[in-house]
Amino acid sequence: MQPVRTRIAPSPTGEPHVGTAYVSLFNYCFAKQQGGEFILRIEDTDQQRSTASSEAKILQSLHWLGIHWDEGPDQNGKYGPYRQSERRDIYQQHAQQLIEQGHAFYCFRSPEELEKLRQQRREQGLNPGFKLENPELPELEVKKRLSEGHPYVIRMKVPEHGVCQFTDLLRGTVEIDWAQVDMQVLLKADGMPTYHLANVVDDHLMRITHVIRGEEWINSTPKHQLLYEYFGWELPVFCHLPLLRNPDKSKLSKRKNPTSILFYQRMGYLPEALLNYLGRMGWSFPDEREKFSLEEMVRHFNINRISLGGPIFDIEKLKWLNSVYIREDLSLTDFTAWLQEWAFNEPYLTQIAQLIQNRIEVLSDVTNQAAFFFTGLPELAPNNFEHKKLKIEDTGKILQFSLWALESIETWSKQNISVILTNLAKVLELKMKELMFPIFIAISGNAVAPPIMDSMVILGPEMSRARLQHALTILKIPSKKQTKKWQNEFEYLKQLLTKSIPITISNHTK
RNA sequence: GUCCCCUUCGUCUAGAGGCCUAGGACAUCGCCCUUUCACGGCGGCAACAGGGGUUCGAAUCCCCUAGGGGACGCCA
Repeated sequence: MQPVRTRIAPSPTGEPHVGTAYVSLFNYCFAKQQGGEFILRIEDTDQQRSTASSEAKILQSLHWLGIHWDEGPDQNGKYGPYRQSERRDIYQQHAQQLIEQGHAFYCFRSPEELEKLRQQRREQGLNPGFKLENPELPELEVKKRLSEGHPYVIRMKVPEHGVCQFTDLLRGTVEIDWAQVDMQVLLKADGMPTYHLANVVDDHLMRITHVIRGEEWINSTPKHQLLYEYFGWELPVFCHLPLLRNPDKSKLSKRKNPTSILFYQRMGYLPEALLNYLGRMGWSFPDEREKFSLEEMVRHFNINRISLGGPIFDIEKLKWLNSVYIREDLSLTDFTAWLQEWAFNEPYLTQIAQLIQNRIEVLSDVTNQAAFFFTGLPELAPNNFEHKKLKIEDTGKILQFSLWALESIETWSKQNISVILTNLAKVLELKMKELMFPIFIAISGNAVAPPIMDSMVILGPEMSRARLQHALTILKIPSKKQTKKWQNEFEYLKQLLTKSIPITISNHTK
């Protein structure tokens, strides 16, 4: 019997997501419960959006939570490298093999052509994914185009008729019509594999026995299973976990909720509490206890106890659980140490001291000036944002645009924040003073505070972004209509920004 | 639009045909403890989405409907 091996395969684009921690936790518990191994693999095949800083943050925050892996980019193992960008040749060879065996083909279609095909299929009431009866060019033509250096992708062939059946550990047999499955791109024009190829190849080469992942992958499982068959490999067990949800039941997203693990860290949640809370999402301890350690969860883990309804990530209950940990698990000494580490450490205090030294008369003024450095999200009401020159829509726009731009910033520095905000003022044709007002309130919650850009640097990216987002929530902005309306202006801002600082902005208004 | 998954209190969940008058936790409300607040204790409100079957018996099995979510990218 082979040893159980599971993995988490995050892509390093953006902030470390609680959903990643969630799926990691279940993979970890499943493997460890059976004396198996848990692997971390970085899926950085999207060269546009993957960043080293994001990867570092993911590793750091999972470790912070207490989830450790047996093999990974920072942990040698015999199936490495564990970063997909370093495995390019492997995927190319495998793609080539599929071509030779007639399971895949070269595709030279332009984005415009593909868009047209999608449109047609939609009009026919079909699933719009790429699918044609004869997708291949004649061999000679293919050779010609390849030798001429035309850009191409490699797509997999997929049966046109019949039904694909696969087994999900929790759901049993799932049936999907092959007609619904598109001819997935396996190798992109830049020579990098897509998720589907890289994932299957790596899971096999890394001896993954159980693929435990989010529910959003169910529909592409037929493709994965088919690839295993093409390669003649033994199938892993597939298991799809329910998706964490926002309070409105949509898939948990940073637009509606703080989703960065770093945010929860910055807010002062204890890692044990957060992990425990995630363990209560869709899973329950056999004796129904609410509080348990990772070690206890591992010992009593039974994957069949997972319930399939997507659980809402309820911050109120998380807070309660955290309070239990603070009360019951920390000695006074521990607790004091946590406080110090959290925000009463010398480096943090020094930064704040620097800002307020000239602004206070007696030491006790510190709270008037600097309390917001020690709060979570400030208490705000819509009327806090009233301003004689700014309409409510302007305020919303300022907050939303700065949030969008600030989200994509790679290095959190005063310099970069300043570039973003001055460009934003230009785009919105506002005086700097006017532009800063809503940001000031959102960040400090107060009209009296030290310089706001410096404050944002000290508060850090997670807390600053969370406060802007929080302000937008308070103001109930933006509506879908507004988001659409703002798109052009934001495109313009993007252009200005990409010229001046390193930034990776994805399409927010999609 | 096409397909897939899901459905127990507001929220997280227990429940594998009789133990269910559906249990626990968060939130909420009330009372007690208490110089305040918190903690703690006690209690209240509150759910099997609807309709058909199967069965002596259904929250539990099957079917339909409805609702929710997801997928449909050279993103993962």
